[in-house]
Amino acid sequence: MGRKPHFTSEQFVDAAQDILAEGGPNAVTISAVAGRINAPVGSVYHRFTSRDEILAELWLRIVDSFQRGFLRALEEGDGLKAALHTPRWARANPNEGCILLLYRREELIASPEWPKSVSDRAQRLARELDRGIAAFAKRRFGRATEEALRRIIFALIDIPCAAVRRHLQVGEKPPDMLDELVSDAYSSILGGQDESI
Amino acid sequence: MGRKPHFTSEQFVDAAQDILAEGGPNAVTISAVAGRINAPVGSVYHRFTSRDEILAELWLRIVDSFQRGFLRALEEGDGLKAALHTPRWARANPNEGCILLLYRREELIASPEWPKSVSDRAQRLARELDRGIAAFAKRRFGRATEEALRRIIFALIDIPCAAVRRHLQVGEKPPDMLDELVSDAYSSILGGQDESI
DNA sequence: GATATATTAGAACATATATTCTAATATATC
DNA sequence: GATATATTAGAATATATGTTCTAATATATC
Repeated sequence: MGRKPHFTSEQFVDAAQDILAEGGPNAVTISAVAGRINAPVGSVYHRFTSRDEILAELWLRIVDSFQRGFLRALEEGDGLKAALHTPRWARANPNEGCILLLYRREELIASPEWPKSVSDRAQRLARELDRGIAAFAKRRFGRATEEALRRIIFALIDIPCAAVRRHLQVGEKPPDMLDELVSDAYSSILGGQDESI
Repeated sequence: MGRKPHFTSEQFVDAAQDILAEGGPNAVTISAVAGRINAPVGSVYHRFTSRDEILAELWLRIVDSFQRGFLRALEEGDGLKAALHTPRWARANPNEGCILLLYRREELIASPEWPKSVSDRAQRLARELDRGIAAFAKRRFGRATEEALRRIIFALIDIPCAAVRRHLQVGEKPPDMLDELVSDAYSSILGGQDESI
């Protein structure tokens, strides 16, 4: 019952995503989001309770998308594949890449208060990542010491993100040659035969 | 002639720097900057024409500070020392590190129009960095192809920044063990004996 | 077709914040 | 000491933007 929707929640989040990738956090005003799809601002508040909620939704959606492929490679025990997931994903998802790699959660989202559904989802994602990395560490080094974890994060996440960031910043596609750089770095950080550290 | 100053330009920039490192770009309001040193907002505008000008000043000051040491190492031909400059500098200058590594110039500064003095200084810094890297590339590889430059930037800037970023994000001092990670990565990316690529 | 209601539609409101303006104050120069 | 002026001091203004409110509209159910 009721009128047929013209604008879905997803459409608003899509609009916010494009605006964020193009103009940064401050460009994501409610009227910009609404205007992007010719919707009235009231319709935005019909779907979301606040601007922060849109950005939280957007952030979680992107983290989820990125993390899914990353964890899959990690579960296979293929560290190099996991490291290369970042440049590959960024090439395939330039807008999402800009957002995930150029901004921090805290910059986007001010509110410390969340509907339970949102904070639950955020916690679940964080836990999944932690578990995946810890499992990989045990498989690779026999145990998950703090130093082993830092090494793994460095090789599998920090370095690949760094490779890609510079290009996303200026709006260009991360070149293929990055895969080679990431591979080289991976070998030197995690590449030795199984060893204890 | 005239009244004795209570507040210098530098004090305002210092205040802006602290606020920026603590609370991000949106926290840097004029009244926050003034309030930080118990100055009236009018005095801010007595020294600067706009908020953007304060942030530009701040940004240039930090880039200058960072770049000075980096280029010195590079001119000595010591690539590893240049790579390690980032974690060392970040440890010694945590607030500046937060700002330089966590935010982009475009996020901080909106205005496309600058007083000539500011844009000149920004251009000079960029040129100096480019030249330093190109000179290092020639010395190291015999020539400065685009790929050689990308490799050098990756090993000397991108990776060291990545190592440090994660820690600065959560407000902790970058640990000493990062130097080892950065060294390892450096060796694999630039470490071979002189070679052509 | 009448009714309830989900949704559009956009005006109205509140607030934060950059900037400007007017007045007061202290100091160097004469 | 009188004067000019750099500076403090903070109130006033303009604008942008998140949020709320009221009215109109279309559709499912009866």
